[in-house]
Amino acid sequence: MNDEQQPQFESAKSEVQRKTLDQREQMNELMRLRHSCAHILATAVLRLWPDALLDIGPPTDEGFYYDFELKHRFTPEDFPKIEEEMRKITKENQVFEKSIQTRAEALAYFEGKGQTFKVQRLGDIPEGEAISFFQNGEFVDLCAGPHVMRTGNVKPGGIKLLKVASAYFRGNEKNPQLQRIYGTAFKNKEELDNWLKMQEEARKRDHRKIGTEMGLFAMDPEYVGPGLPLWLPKGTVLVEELERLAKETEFQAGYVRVKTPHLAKEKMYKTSGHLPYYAESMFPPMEMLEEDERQKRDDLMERRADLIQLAEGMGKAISPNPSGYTEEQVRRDIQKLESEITLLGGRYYLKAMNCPHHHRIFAAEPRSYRDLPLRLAEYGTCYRYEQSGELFGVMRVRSMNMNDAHLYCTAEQFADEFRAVNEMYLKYFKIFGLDRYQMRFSTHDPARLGQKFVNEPELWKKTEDMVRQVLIESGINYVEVANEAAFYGPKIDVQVWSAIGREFTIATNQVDFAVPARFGLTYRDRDNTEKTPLCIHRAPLGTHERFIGFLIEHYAGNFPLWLAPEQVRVLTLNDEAPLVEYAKSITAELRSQFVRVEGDWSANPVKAKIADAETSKVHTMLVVGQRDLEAGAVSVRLHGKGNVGAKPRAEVVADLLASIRERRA
RNA sequence: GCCCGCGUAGCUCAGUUGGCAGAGCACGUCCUUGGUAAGGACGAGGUCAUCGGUUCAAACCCGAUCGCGGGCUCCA
Repeated sequence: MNDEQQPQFESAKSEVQRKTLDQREQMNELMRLRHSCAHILATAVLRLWPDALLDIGPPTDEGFYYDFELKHRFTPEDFPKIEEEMRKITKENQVFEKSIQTRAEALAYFEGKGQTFKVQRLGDIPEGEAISFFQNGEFVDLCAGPHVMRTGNVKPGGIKLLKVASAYFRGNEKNPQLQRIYGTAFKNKEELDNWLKMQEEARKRDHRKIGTEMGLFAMDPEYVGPGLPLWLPKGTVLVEELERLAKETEFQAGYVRVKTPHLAKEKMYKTSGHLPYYAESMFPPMEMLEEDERQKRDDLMERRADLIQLAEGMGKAISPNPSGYTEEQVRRDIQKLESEITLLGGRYYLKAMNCPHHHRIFAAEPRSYRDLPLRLAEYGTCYRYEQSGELFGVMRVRSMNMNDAHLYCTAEQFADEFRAVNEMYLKYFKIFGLDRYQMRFSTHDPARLGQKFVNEPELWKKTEDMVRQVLIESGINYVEVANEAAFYGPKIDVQVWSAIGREFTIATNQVDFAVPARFGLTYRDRDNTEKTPLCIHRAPLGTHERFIGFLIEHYAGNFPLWLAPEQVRVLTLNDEAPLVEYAKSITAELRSQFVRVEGDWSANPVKAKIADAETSKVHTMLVVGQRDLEAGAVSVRLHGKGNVGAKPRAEVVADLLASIRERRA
């Protein structure tokens, strides 16, 4: 980001985030406190287990941690003992003293103590940078700070150790795993208690818990498989309501809908570039060849492997090849073999993304600039073989319905299209009452062109500039992070915060200037030349799975009327015939208007019927008795809000229909 | 995939030192006829994740596998 853009960026950002300097200062204060707590934790652990090896202990958004290696396996039973030692250290009111050491001094210190991880960390500090230490009491740590002045600034009641987990040294799965103790710290006990209460609320809202309680989805790892959710009837209502919202919104925005198969031949993913780089995250291929064809293919592949080896040898050879078989010829032969292999086909992959199928739809008919922008939308099911440890309820799954669309446009149309996509995001946020969000703009790293990112330096610059320009002009709250783009173009991930302040990455919006070319997609331009379109991938509602998981937590399962699986339940005071007739006529009327209504005219006591409807989180209960029957009225009770009194039947029906139609919050 | 923890009825969970498999909710049948969060009785429901081992005896101890959870790593 250059200097001219800086002020605009700042103002756009601060407008949405509304974070005052005072708040920033407070945050820094909290970070200092937590960082100091990490040191106090390490001090305490070393007192209790003097042979512990230390790695690092930074503050986090939620608290702090410190990584250790030692024989003793930490368990939560150790926490009271460690916490007590930590409190003792705060009472000792040790001063945090900073000192600068030479590299040699630092090295000698840690080597003398056998702190091998610290020695390695020391090696990470670039030459010429100051090597700073902080000491409190007997504990000395390699640390850039900052800290509070004294351990006494940490209030003993404001500290709590939370959990023990493991973490790889330097976050690399090839490195040894250390034991990480997580804790949190606040200015005082009251703030800590508030935070703990919040955590408790989050546990209550856990989408896995509510999903089971409300009968939204089920997991069947034994018969169906891990990460492959089954949507139960009530959950399917959510899926279909979201889909309807997307279809209506996209229709109004000029999208057209398409439908594509769940699998495709190997050639598809070779062309898209996903194979072999992402093969690991895809389900393994289905082999469709008969025995003799497979033999033929294996022979071809063997010949290809030989030629590749030969080509590599020729590439390295200094003197010319006496046989006259040039490297170029070898390369051509390899390509010939490859097309023979793909022609044989035989391998099918479940799709891990919809883009290639949509690209083939683009290619299915000749395109003119008059057809652009072409906006292809589909709620397509994708399959990704996520690592077992990554699965998480319906938030991270192996089969997912993506609210996907691909927008093919010219470079001139790009900015408008991109802006319209952003506006669609904002529209959705409003419907769901998401007032806190942030867009994360991921750009490429010029140093890794040709490896992680397609080697198109000019297109990268051009598209990134366009995206940045739109973000700034729209006044959208965003941050820019380098080196996290997709391999085919810059991307935007949308982070939203649920009603209880938890952060989720919910949507994605990506620019693709590489893959359309790989598929040879073109349109005929005004000047009668063939041009390659730009492509925008966008999924404002992400996947059904993750978005519904998020909504469950956001609403704590208390969905607005238009989304509620059971919108209305009619309850009778008794099971006498005239009353039941009246109740049935109300349900029939609502049902004919496509309201999801159920009736309960059993002889059970009305209190029990209400309790049952409340625990099922039915949005609106209509209680009818003799009084209502005579007056042509219904008594309305709202979930969680109680009785709101009797109203004329026609008025209540009209209200319900309007609330649903307008998707009121 | 890696480290640690956990798998008992549809759900939430008891189950003592290894000695007959339990409760509440939900479900079914019957009774109960009532005005805004729970009326009563009875009943059904289990290969204690799976496989193997130790033991006179295993839900309990040991091992493996599968699954789930907390993290790490990853997320086109």
